[in-house]
Amino acid sequence: MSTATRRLHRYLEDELEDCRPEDVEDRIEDLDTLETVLSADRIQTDLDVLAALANETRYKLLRLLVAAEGDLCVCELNAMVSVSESAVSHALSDLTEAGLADRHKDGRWRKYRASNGAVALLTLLDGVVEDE
Amino acid sequence: MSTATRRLHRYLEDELEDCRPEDVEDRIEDLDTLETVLSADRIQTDLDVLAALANETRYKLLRLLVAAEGDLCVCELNAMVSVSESAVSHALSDLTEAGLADRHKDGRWRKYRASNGAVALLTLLDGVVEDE
DNA sequence: TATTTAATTGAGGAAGCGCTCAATTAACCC
DNA sequence: GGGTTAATTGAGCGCTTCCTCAATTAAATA
Repeated sequence: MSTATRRLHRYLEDELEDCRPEDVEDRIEDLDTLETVLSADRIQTDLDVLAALANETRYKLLRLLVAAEGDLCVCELNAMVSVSESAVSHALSDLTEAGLADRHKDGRWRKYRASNGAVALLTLLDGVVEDE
Repeated sequence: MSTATRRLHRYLEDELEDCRPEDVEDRIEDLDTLETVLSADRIQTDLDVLAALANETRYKLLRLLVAAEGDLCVCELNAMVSVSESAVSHALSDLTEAGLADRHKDGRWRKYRASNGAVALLTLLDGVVEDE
């Protein structure tokens, strides 16, 4: 039995009013149920999206795409953030891969737009973070 | 005039139907307006929250706290993720600092709960990411 | 008061991230 | 086709992140 598990048992015996072994077992079952929220692929999906957003350059570019409510050319985006052309391109690829932006060609220019999910995400983020 | 700006001018002259200089200037003004979504402190607040969420350990712990709908002891959380006690403690501190969790003492045990903002955030994330 | 135990803190190191530079691809124009 | 330009790709490198280990703080109990 690991240190963590031993400590957990002590805690439960300590915390639960009546110290019957059944109560401890019940609580441990509750915790097992809790753990089911940690479904592996679900977590990975969320983490991918969060990781894509958690970078200043990518975040700014996505904010701009959402605010534009339509396509923006790479050259337009380039003019609005202060990193290299290459960094912008890398960032846009990452966003596209994470499903937050869509890309399409227009002659020699390339255009990006925010995906529906990205619009929803940033809009909701506005609501939540503001309220704190 | 930077390369980016020159390219942007070429793009606008190329893209706008009638190539009058005024139209180019109008579009550039539009882009300037767009740029106002990038308010510095706003971005930092969002990035802080996103960075706090974008890590497997922190994400899992917060998921558990939200699912618990109440307090969880550090020793309970410890038993549910597979990193060291120290890593859990670091993670919980980070979450607290980011405003996503609240901490309080209970004798020799320490308990954490998800903040209101965290509950809202993860709930909304569920809605958005699922729909993709 | 001395011990034990829960949790936190800080140091240190491996791994991952995000940038720039340089080379490459792709579209357009002569 | 050759040249120019927009954008992407890959290599390389510095910085940050996130973990573990060891030391420390704080509470409870003998």
